[in-house]
Amino acid sequence: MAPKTPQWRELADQIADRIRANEAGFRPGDQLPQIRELVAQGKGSKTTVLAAYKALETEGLVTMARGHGTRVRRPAPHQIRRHQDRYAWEKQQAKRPETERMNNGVVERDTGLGHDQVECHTTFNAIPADLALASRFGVPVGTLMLHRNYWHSTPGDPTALSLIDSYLVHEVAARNPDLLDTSKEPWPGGTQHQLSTIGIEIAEIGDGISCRVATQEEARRLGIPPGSAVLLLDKTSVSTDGDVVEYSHVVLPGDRTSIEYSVPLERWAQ
Amino acid sequence: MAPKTPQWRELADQIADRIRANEAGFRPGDQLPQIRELVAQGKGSKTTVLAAYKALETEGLVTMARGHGTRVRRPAPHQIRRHQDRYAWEKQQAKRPETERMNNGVVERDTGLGHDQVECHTTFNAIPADLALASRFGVPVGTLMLHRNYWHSTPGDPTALSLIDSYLVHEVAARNPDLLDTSKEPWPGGTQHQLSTIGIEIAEIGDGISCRVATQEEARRLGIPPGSAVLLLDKTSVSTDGDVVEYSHVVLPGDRTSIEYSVPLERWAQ
DNA sequence: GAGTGGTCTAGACCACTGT
DNA sequence: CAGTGGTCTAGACCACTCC
Repeated sequence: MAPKTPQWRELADQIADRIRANEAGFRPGDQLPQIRELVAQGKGSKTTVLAAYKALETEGLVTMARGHGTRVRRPAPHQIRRHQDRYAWEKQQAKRPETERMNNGVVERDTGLGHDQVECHTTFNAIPADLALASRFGVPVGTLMLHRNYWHSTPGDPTALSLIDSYLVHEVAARNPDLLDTSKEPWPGGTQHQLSTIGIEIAEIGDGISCRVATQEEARRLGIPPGSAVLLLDKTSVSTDGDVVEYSHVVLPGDRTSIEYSVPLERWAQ
Repeated sequence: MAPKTPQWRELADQIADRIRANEAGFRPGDQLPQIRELVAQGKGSKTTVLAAYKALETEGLVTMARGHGTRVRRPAPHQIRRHQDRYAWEKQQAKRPETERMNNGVVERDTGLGHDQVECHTTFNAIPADLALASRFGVPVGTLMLHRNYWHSTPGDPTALSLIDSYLVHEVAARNPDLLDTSKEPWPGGTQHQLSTIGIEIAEIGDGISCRVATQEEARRLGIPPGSAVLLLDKTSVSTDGDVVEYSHVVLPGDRTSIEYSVPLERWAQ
């Protein structure tokens, strides 16, 4: 009846306990015994020891790098995103003068970094809407969409804070030619400001949240352990006319992100 | 000519493509070639082929079971949780007569199942509050808390829909002795009704959402692939007096859950 | 008991990091 | 080039499922 735990699991748990106990040699930044050493100590074959270390890596406790050893991971600073505040703030900012918007993007607000400490990398292209996209926007399949892929980072660090794919109906975006111009990025003031230049006001934003394990590519770009989890955010902006005018798909590092909402409830009748 | 992508990745991608293309022999429920067979075909050693299959399992494309083979997974029905509606509905239900509450729990509402098709398993115990719990509730560390662990399932299927740990201040819960009585579970009407019996009305619920890879235990109990992702929901209920009166930690299967919110925005001044 | 995945070993060789 | 993780092999043996 006792579920037999494999040797690699036992070794991983044993090391995990010592890390959690903050034992000497098992503190953040410390290098753990190398694989060959544990093999020599009879903890198992190379495959077994490696499996244990891999498990700890996926669980976010250690980092592994060729030539650099296996080290205890420094806990990543946790980022809390309060979307209700965030979206309302972004809407207010959109109507502020450019000088104010310049130094206060939503990314700067999230991270507490200055304007010059955030880099934005963007790629634009135009694609026809597939079924999923078309039904989201309520347009015919094949409608030309403006697809913008972007991510933010701090200078000198290739780690992305999030990976974003944003979609607009191309014809709508084209009302302001600057929206199609990559060289104009980063656009001070965010998407809500951009839309305001073509007379669109956002009345409501719908958030859908799910998760899955990161692809190797995502793990590399977000600087998270291979095989760890990412949060997926589907954000749909609806205009005051009731049209879906923007849709973003955001990939967030699971180990350092949480999203918060507050749900007020109506009082019971007295 | 060492390939940049490992052999096991290449094999996994190759099979994944054939599954996504819905090729014959790669449809949901179909048994994939067994490991020994692929080894014989020269796709690699057993370790290599197993690694490829394991990757596909983690990615949710296949299931593996000893003696049963590796099979293409049937896509799990996706469950969308709209918490703003859900919490408001639950609050309304709390004031309805018992006969109505009996057959309409929030779980039945989510799943569309009848009252008799949902089983609830509960464990109660009393524990002293640790620092995290105490600061959440604004009580001194060591305050006695009622801890209830429960999960729901359908009869004959040991798979849990979610894993829930709920906490109440013990002294508060004890005002209604039935709340401490395991034999009274399942309680028709949910937590908001339970709290209403001791004169507490919920004014606001705070949701915090994050994610990580499932533990082996969680994967087993939720019926999700080992190494896949789970959504974590931290739910905090605040009474009309402004006190935190209940806190739940919910583990949800990442491959079949998404959570949705709607954020209305104030209009710009005309 | 046949079928099939899971764990483990011992060792070769590859690929990246940092001195 | 030394250090250290990553991939791969060939094969033994274990554990679970289904007939």
